[in-house]
Amino acid sequence: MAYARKVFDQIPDPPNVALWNAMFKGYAQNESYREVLVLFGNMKSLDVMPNCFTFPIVLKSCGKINAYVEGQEVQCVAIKGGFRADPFVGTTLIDMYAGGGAVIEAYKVFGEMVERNVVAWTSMISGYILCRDMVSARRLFDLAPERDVVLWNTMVSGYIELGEMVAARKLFDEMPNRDVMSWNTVLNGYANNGDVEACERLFEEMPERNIFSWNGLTGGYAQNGKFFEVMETFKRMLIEGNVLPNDVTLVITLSACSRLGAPDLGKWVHAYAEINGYKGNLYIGNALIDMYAKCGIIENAVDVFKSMARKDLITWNTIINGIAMHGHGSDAVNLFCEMKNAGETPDGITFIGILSACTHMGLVEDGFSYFQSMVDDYSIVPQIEHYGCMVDLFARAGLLDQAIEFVRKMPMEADAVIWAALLGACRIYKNIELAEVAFDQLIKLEPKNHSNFVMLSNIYGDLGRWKDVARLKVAMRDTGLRKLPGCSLIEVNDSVVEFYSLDERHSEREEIYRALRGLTKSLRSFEYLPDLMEHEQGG
DNA sequence: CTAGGGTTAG
Repeated sequence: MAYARKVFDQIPDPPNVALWNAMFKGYAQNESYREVLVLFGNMKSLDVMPNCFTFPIVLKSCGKINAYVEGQEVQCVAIKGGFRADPFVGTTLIDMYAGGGAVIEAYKVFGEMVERNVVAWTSMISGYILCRDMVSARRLFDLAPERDVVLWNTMVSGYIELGEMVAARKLFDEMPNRDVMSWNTVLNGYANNGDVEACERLFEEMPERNIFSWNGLTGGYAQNGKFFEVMETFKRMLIEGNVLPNDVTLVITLSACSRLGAPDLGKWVHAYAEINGYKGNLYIGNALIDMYAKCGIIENAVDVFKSMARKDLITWNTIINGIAMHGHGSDAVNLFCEMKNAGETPDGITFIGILSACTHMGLVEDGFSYFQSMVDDYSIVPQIEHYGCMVDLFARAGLLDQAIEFVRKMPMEADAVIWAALLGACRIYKNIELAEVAFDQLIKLEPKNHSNFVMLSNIYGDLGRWKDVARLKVAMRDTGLRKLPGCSLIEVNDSVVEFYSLDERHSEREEIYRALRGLTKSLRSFEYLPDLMEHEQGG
């Protein structure tokens, strides 16, 4: 745009409307909406008359930056210029007003339009949907003289946005013509409403699939915690080969790799992204940092971070939390300073990383002052996660009194995470009184969580109070609690295998257990003694 | 040179 502007400014005599319009379009495409308005002012002061192409671009720019006063002025210019009846101008005005929540103003424009085509009807209906007024939207939909596929899809997605999946499906079934986007809209609706089975069924039924369809299915799996299925669908997509993955596909797959701990597939996606022209992609960069951090390869996370020319708040938060998670507290704090120097403003998530960094370094006072700074300097209202960090900070440092004081002073009820942090600290500092308080809260909050019993039982065991250990065992049996086996995941040959203690599901279990016995034997021959301090393993 | 519909990351 800077070069375009240079050339534009060198045009002798005032440029004609078409040239001005080209400049407006350029700025709008580069999201420099304010610049569009400034330039529009310049044009008017040079007495160049706008034409019918000018107003839609300028009005859209007003809407993008919520400049409604300016928008109204532009509207006046349009009316004075004789463009009151232009359907393009009318539609953009409806979008602008409705986008700012002014449906009444939007409806006024709609009502005064001379020629209302299906696009204008769609914009007005979208406006009502935006205001969550499905009744008015439906009334107009039923009144519309013409309904094309875009209008139908708009209505269907309106129902979905308001969580009315049944109404959405009914309308979808009534559609005279459906395009890929109609199918994708409903697919995403099921995905976002947690109905993975319906999502799968619809995907299989689809007459045609594009990249959005595939991303809808994988996104649905990811949102509902089905990360194996994300990986499998990604592979299926590559094998079927009709549709190529795009940046969104790669981001979803990378986040599945993070959750499953699948660095090999993660690295493969990394290479694929670089080969296929996604090198500077911010979303992919952020997902890669998280993937490497969560898969334990923090050096690679740092390399990706350093290689990124564009960084946003999420980039900084991901690397800070990743570094803190790996116990490099002082690096996390240094990055926090760098972030501020780079002009990025921290948010609540940034502080979760910083607070946990302080916790792991045992820097109680620093942590406390960061917490204060978060409130005082950044006007961030602490969430329960932040109080949890503070309780953990005090508790791990052995300041159990201060930890419990924080719990009492919190503006909300402590959750299970907080009581579990306290209970964990009580074991280290052998504080049985507080442990029992925390335990009582925990069994109220999560009566079915076996590991709370285990934690308290371990504390009793440490103190040799075996009668209490036995009592807890009975209590656990009485509540019908059975220990859920803690499972582990390992990536083998491009897929992820889940296993737990004494698991017999794997097809090669004979060979696996033979190898395990051999390893145990050689460990013993090196006089390795297993840790017998754990009385029972937690969940 | 102009108007209406989709997915993603901490």
